[in-house]
Order: sequence, then C-alpha cells, then structure tokens
Amino acid sequence: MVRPLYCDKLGMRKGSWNEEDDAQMLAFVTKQPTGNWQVGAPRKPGLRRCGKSCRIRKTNVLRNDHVRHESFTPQEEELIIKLHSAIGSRWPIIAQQLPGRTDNDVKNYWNTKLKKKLSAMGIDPVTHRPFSQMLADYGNISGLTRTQTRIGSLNQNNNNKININNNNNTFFVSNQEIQQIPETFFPNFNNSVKTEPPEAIKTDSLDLLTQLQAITHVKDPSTNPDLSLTQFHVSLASSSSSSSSTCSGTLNETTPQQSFNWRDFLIENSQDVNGNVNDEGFEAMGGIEVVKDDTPLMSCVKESGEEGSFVEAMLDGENDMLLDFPGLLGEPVYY
DNA sequence: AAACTTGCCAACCGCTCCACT
DNA sequence: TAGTGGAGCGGTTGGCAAGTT
Repeated sequence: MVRPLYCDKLGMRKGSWNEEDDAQMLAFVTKQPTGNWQVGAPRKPGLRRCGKSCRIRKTNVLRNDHVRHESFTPQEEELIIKLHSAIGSRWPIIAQQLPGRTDNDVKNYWNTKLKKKLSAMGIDPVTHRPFSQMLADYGNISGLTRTQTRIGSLNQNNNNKININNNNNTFFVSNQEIQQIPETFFPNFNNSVKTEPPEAIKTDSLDLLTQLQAITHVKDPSTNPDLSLTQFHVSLASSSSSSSSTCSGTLNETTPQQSFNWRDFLIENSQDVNGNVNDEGFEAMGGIEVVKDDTPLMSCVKESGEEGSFVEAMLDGENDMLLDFPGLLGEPVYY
C-alpha cells in the first residue's frame, strides 16, 4: 500500500508559515467537537494547508502557553537530562514538566545541545552511561562466546588491554574528568547522570503510573529515598602501578540494592557461572573504584604491565568482533 | 566583503495507536 | 472483527541568522 505523501494532496501548501497564514488558520480552523481539524482546500481555499500541518503549527508555535523563547536554564537542562534518563525520549511527558516549553522545544534542545554536551562529558546520551562502561559491556558481550580464549588472549598480550586509567593517555574518560566534568557543566548536578535509573523504572514499557513515579522522583528525590538515582559514584582507578587483579573492598550492605545498579553490574560481571570472581571486565577497564561520599566501597584494579593505547584497544576489539562474526569478513551479499 | 560554518528551530515525514464505522 | 482515517509521537530535514574565516 502506497501511503500519500505528507499534505501532498489537493494542492496543499508546505513550508514556512507567515502571519497571514496564522491569522487565517486561527480564524477559520478550530478543533471540531469530534476532535478533527476542519481545514483544507475545499473548506478554506485561501489557506490551502492540510489539517495535520495546522495542528502542528498550532500545537508547536501558537499554543496559548507557548510564550517562552529564551534559552533553557541550567535547572531545565538538569531536569530534561534526568527525565530522559528515567523515561527516555517521551518528549510530551518531559515538556509537561517544563511550563511554556513544547515537546518540540525540548526535543530540539536535546538534539542540538544536550546530546553534544553529554557526549563531551563522556556519557552516552542514549543510555546515560559512561562510554567507559559501555566498552566494558562490549568486552563482556564479546567474551560470552569464547570467554576462555579471550581471557587467555588478554593475559598473553597486554596490548589487548584497554588502558583508560593511564594518566598519560589522552582518552577522554579519566578519573579526574569523569568526577569533575558534570560539576563544571551543572553546579547542582549531583552526579545523577553517572548512574542508571532504578530497576523499578528502567523498563522499555513504562506505564503511566511508573512514568509519574519517575518524574516525581527526578523532580524531588527526597520524596522517595529508596529510589535514589544519585547515591554512588563509579570512578576509574587512577593508579597504573597497581598489582592486584582481583576485586577487593567492602560493599555497604545497608544500602538499598535497588538504588545502585552499578554495583549489580560490577558484581554480576565479576562472577562466572560458578560464582567465581572473573575480573576480566575490570582488567579491560583498567580498574574500577566505587565511591560513596569519598569513601571507597569497592575497588578493582588490573595487573601492572605494558600499556597499550585506546585506539589499539579499539582496533583489537574490532578484530575480536570479526573473529566472533566471521561473516563480516566475507564478500558483500546483495539481495 | 564574500564564502563558509555553525546553531537554532519550525516544519516535515513516517510510523503506531486508537476511535469509529 | 476488519478496515479506515485522524491524532500523536519520535526522528529528521531545511531555512535562516549569526558567527567565523
């Protein structure tokens, strides 16, 4: 079935609106009791805009409460990031929390500024997780198919280690950077973007109640301490001369587990099927340290040895992926 | 001063959902 | 119950203005 192009029927006009268009639209086009937009060439020849175009114009630009055209405030930025972290790109819901802003406003601001800002901070704007952890995730995913050979490879060839924590390395994620950049951008940020939303609201199919809970929490974390997004920091170990290759330290057992997904991640990914500690992921990261209120709760550093560059590690990772999926090496397939 | 780049934002496109028949 | 069409949404595009070279 071939769908008609957007407003491409009956000679409908497209493109920018002028004041005359707005005046005609507001004068002759209203939302009918049925909910439909009664507009179009047969009803108002002078205007020649389709109903959908009118609806978008009215909801995005001519809304009665759409009066704010000044820049987003740091508080608004923070709220958008937190809500996006909690409920994803549900712009209408996010915009409801920002009086005077439309979903299009928020979406545009996110796409043009906030995504770049988060990326510059070393945070993936889609998952709100540090790129460094995503690298570790990749290492774990890649290792699922042939963990033993991967570990062996890593142990035999130190160049395969991703060297993130070396102070001489230019890779953007360092202990200093990841701790300081959020405060540089958002003085009141309290590091929430370093953590994941609680499991209770981290789901692909959030119902309305859950979304409201997420919004309520994000706007006022004190109302629900059990759902805190901001209790922990996860920082990269800064020492490149550490000699331990096993995880050590003490986890605060009084902390609600629900509030700390990083810990779940670290624990889950440090054990093999038999429950034994497997520090491969941490080695790949170059070491991880979990800190709360400047108190180390858990640290994990890698063995000393020859350091490789981040680019080399990425290339080695690509080689690993090609070994896992040999089909990628073949000739292109045309259908 | 002209060409080029960048950022902003309104508008468009295509999809899913849902109400209605 | 299936078909139809409008509403709503997320992602993307394109035009314009400001800034830079």
